[in-house]
Amino acid sequence: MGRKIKTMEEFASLSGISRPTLSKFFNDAQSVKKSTRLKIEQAIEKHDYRPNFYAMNQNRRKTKNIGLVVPNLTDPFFAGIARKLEELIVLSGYNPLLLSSHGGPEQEIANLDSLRSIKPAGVLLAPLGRASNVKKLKDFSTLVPTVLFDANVEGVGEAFFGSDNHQSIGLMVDYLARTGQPPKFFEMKDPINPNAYKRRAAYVSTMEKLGLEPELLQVKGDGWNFEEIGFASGRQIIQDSKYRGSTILCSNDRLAIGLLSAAYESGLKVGHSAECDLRVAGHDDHPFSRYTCPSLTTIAQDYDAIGERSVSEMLKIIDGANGIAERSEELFEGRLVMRSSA
Amino acid sequence: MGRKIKTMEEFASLSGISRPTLSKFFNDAQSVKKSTRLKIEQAIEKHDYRPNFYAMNQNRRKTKNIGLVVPNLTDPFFAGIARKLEELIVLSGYNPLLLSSHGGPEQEIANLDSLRSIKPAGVLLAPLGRASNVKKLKDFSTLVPTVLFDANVEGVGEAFFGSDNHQSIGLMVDYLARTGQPPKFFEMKDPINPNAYKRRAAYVSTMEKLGLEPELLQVKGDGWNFEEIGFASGRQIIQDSKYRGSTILCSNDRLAIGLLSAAYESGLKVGHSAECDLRVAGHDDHPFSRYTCPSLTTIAQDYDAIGERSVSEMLKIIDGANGIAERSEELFEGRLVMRSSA
DNA sequence: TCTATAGATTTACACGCGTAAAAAAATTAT
DNA sequence: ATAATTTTTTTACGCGTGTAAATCTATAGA
Repeated sequence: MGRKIKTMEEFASLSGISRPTLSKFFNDAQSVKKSTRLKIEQAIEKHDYRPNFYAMNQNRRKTKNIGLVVPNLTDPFFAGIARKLEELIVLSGYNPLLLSSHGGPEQEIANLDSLRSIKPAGVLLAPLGRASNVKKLKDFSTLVPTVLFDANVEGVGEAFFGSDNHQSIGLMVDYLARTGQPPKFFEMKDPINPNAYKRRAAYVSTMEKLGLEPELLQVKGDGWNFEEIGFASGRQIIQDSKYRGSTILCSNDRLAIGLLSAAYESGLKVGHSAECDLRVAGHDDHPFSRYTCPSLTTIAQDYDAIGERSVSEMLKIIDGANGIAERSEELFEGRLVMRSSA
Repeated sequence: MGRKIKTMEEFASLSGISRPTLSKFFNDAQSVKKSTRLKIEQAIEKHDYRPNFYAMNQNRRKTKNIGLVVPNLTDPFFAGIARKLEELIVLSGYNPLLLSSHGGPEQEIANLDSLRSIKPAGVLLAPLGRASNVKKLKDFSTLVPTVLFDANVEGVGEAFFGSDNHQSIGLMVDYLARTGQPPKFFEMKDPINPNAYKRRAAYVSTMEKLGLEPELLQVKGDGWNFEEIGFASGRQIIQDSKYRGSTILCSNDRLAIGLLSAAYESGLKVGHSAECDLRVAGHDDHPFSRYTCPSLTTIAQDYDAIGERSVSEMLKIIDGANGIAERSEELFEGRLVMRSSA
């Protein structure tokens, strides 16, 4: 049926709709009358026309692109969140652009930099945390609408949505204290993730509230290879017989996965039943925590809620004449997932 | 130092370089004389100028974008490959665009569709395999230079690079047969992944070559939730006492992870030492296979080599007057990783 | 039927850069 | 120094769309 349509002009004459109206339609299908919308949609179907992406975005006030930056796609936890967010963005008629910082602050800045040249309508950013170049993040967030999720950085972005670590860790500590030895807290001494600090604080305060003595097992280790850190340090801790019979709450599931592996290697039995040498719990409900040995008792973050709230806030900011709105912030509750390890 | 430069015209007058020369530089920095290149680079540094992404790509014969489509980013294995490929693409002066098909053929086509509107210089595609819409893949690959990796689809793309399943499975079967009971092969009955079929065939032929009786444990299960399939089916198999003492080679690590979890739950001891009830091996060297209980003996795919070859071939195709080159294809050998499980 | 009005069309210009051709300048070879 | 060659500059047009303003048209309510 003839050669392919290349320009909107052509498409206009073939469809009987004027070009400015088509332009309006492609920018927002709802902005034209229903009858013409249907006519256009039929014509698109018939001629398989799509506006040129580059010409289209060149002079638009706002593009339909939304940047999505996560700290590390190799971590299935973030891969899962990213997927959820991508889906929501597409459903809103926007075009997601996924970038991973691979654990490095330079990459994080490079990502924002390359996003800037794409003039996104907004950016959803899960910052690296402590390692982030805060000044550059802040600079960026003044130039393009930015919503933070997962990890907060004070003063950056128009909003932050994440988990209520105080609630979730409190819940876990409470559960562990009720069902056996109260937990010791296993974590990295200098975590990169700001959530880790909140979890530490939440652990300490909950223990004190329960009239128990908090005990921190702080191990060395840099970078994002949490399983290895959990494994190597866990091995040493486990050697020490004074930890026999105790309960260990890990700052996140990936540390717990390493620790469980070390426990298995040492022949220690982990679990909540009486004859076990150790109880281990984690936090995040990592996709693999169901298949660890034993399966890991943990906290599931409500990242459906976090994702939905992040995207809806982003949209509000984008088309809102938001003016001088407050920086909104909301924390969502975690859910206790009882499995075999504790 | 004044307001920001918006156009290349401005930048031209401020830097003392003509606009067409600048345009040439931004398309390929090596195409201008060294002295002017340095002058331009200094001016960029000084004025922090970047050409408008959209205007730049609108009339270029070829953009500097390379699409990167993987079947499932939630699988850390693919996340790892994607990361490697992204790195190589950036190093080559190109701009990677990562998309995940989330296990679905519609999404795979949608990804290619949205890539087409970006007019990429080329696309690196790891197809879903059996589920893929082959006709549409083929149509796409005639329109834009396409290199397949990980999984092959006959007749699609200019090249394919992947693992030599015959070699790697042969290696593993040989190793297992030498060190204990020869393996049974644990797999899905109707795998989505074409590699799975090659591995099955490789298992059978290697066993026959060794004068041993192949035995396939084919389990039901759909989709990409391999751990769950391995766990659920593994549980049933393990109940059957006739498998006590046997060796099980899994078609991939994710199945093995599920199987190991099921074995642990049933109280079976997995490992290569004499007192164990079962030996289990996998394939792929999944990032987590080091931390399973016990750690998983597996095959490491050489995806550094696969990645490098894929990207270099892509570049060759892009700037090559390749003409009517043969569809190139190369398989890379896997490496045996001996851990505790077998 | 008339009128008010939302929505469509016409017209015209802008966007920022790619690219081609011819002329000029800089470099290298002779 | 001159000629040959490479590189840059000048000039000019094109790309496909966004968008503004004025004008026209369809629709609905009175």
